[in-house]
Order: sequence, then structure tokens, then C-alpha cells
Amino acid sequence: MPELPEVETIAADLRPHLVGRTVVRCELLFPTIVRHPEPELFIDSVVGMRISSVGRRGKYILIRLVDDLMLVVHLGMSGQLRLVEPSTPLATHTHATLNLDDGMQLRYRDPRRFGRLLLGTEAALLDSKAMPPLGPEPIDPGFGADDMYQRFRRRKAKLKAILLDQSTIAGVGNIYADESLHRARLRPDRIAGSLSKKSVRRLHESLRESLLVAIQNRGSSVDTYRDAWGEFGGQQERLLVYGRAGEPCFTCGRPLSLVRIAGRSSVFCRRCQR
DNA sequence: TTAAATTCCTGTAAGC
DNA sequence: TGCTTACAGGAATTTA
Repeated sequence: MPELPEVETIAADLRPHLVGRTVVRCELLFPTIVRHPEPELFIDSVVGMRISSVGRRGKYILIRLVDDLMLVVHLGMSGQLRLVEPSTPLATHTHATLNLDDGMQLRYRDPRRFGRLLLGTEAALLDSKAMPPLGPEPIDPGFGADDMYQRFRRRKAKLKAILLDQSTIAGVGNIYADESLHRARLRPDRIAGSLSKKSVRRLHESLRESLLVAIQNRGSSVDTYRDAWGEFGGQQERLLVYGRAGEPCFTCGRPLSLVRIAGRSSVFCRRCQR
């Protein structure tokens, strides 16, 4: 499922092909995938707009248009954003298409429909609660271990739950939460507020490392993730614990444990992670 | 205020 | 072989 590294890969792939392009046509095959504003207004507003930049915030892809307007894409569990020739056969569960002035077509496909499309100024999207306030970017050099320590202090929830909380840190999902906790040798059920500064520093570094390596490898194609060209990522073969419950820990050889925390499966090594 | 549980949704895989 | 059932999870919403 798409988390920060996967979303970053797609945004970076699309950027050189989208910036400077104008949207000439928009079709919503499943209008309820648009959560803001009303689908008709969404279409009216996006058509004719020129794309000025493509960015990412947490797990959101931000396609900036003129006049501070943003087309925001959240891929949810199974969302895919692809740039194709319009003659390409339409895949099942394609919910929206955007034609560009260079003849290409941007398509949004999402079998499980947990994803969504938004359009508006940043302020309007925040005000309408269409987009929630997000915590800092974990790979931003300005986000240090001390910041993380302050955010974890006094929190009584388990580490795994805190890492998944987008308002505490943006962009981390189940894959990279498990991966970074393993690298940091911390149990996912540790109470976040109980960590020493030293442990938080280790987790901070591990999280950055997990995410940056995954970006280098173009993300993890577990489940349905594909990049903007429909290609697989490379990180799924290099994951240390995610999806490996029962298999031997690469460090100590002990079978990896599976527990449920905050309704999510969590894989970890009982020997290496204390 | 915070944390945990529930809900949405469909493809996939396990089990009978 | 073919059907049923459980499971996967991001985040909004509800409950405690």
C-alpha cells in the first residue's frame, strides 16, 4: 500500500511530465471518489487549469494549479495514478481521467476505493476538513530527533499506533512503521512516552533510513502498488520484517512474531526488539 | 484530550 | 473444483 516512499516515487515520476501542462478534459467515472468540492464543480474548476508544480505532503500527492488551487490525490489502500496514452484500454476500477494538452491522459484507478480526490486552495481544504492537519515530514532535515522526542513525551499510546498517527508524523504506514521499529530494536507495543531520548534518537534515525532507502528503491510493491508507469517498486524484496511473520529474523534467526496493535498487524522480533 | 474500536471496500487466499 | 469466509489496511468517525 502506498506510504511516503511510494507517494514520493509517483510524484517525482509525474513531475516532469505534468508541470506546464494544461488540463483540457476531465471525466469522473465514479464521481464519489471526489470528496471536495461537488463533482460537477470539481470538473468545472480543474478543466482549463495549468499545472505549476507537483509535490507531496505525507501520503498526499499535491498537483498545484494556477491561482493557488491544488488537485490533491490520496491513494488510500489500492489507488493508482498513471500517465498513459488515451488509447490504452481502460482498466477496471478506473474512477477518473484527466486529459492534458500534450495528448497524454492521467488516470486514477482504485479497486478498494479508500482513496480520494480533492480540489481547492490549501486553506479551503483544511477549513473544510477535506484534508486533515498533518505532522512534520520525517525525512525533512528540519525535523530532528528532539522534535520527535517532544512529540512522543507524555503519549500513552503504543509506539506502533503513534507512528501511524498522521498528525504526529506524516507519511508513515504499516510497512515502514514495522521496518523502522525493527531497525531501532524497539518493540511495537512499547508506550511511546516511556522512551529515553537516546531511544527516540535511534528511532528517528531508523525511520529516516527506512524511508530514504525505500525511496531509492522506488517503493514497496506489496499488494497493488505500482508506479506512474505501472511498474513494480524494488523495496518489497528488501523488507526486514513486514509481511514476514513466522519467517526467521535476518539478525538472530528466531521466527518473527505477529501481534495486533491499534487494529493493525505488527511483525517484530521478540529477541532483537526490546 | 487522547486512545482504541469501528467502519468503509474489494481482491485474494485459505479452508471445507 | 467451486463455494464461503476471513483478512488486508488508511483514515474518518464513533465510543470510552
